[in-house]
Amino acid sequence: MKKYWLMKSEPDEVSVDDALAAPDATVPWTGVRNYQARNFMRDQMRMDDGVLFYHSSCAEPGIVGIGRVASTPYPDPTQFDKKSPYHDPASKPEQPRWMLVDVQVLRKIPNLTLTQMRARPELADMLVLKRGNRLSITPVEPKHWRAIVGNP
DNA sequence: GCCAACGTTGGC
DNA sequence: GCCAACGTTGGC
Repeated sequence: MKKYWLMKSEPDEVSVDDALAAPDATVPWTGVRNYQARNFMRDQMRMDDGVLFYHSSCAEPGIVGIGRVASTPYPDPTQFDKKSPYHDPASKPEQPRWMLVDVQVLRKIPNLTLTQMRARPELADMLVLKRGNRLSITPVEPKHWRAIVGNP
């Protein structure tokens, strides 16, 4: 059964336009250093799962694109890169700690801002809107996906 | 295993 | 820049 996900990216690092400009509009979801978020990518995501591309830590946080999971899980290369801010000296190549998937952007949508999301009753119980939520990757219920993306 | 201190996230 | 909320660390 296909699953759906909301994945946060800081547009200063990788915006939806950056992703669209990449080959095949596909980017590796690097830099996740939270176990719960990692586990979603490593254990639960499958090829072609739906992705809501979300901009965070910016002027207008919100959902700006629709995409899909475009790879199986593999080790995040930045954990072994000493020059990367995501370098993890405790992680060993023979037993990588951080796994990621590739995400392909399929299309942009007009920014569905956090404010607009909160204003829509049918989206009120989305995990990402829960008070204190800091997870950069959250599962999205099918009803919420349909309310945002429609039913193609 | 507890929990205080510390660090990070992310909206505002 | 502020700070609430939460995750991680490390001493005990």
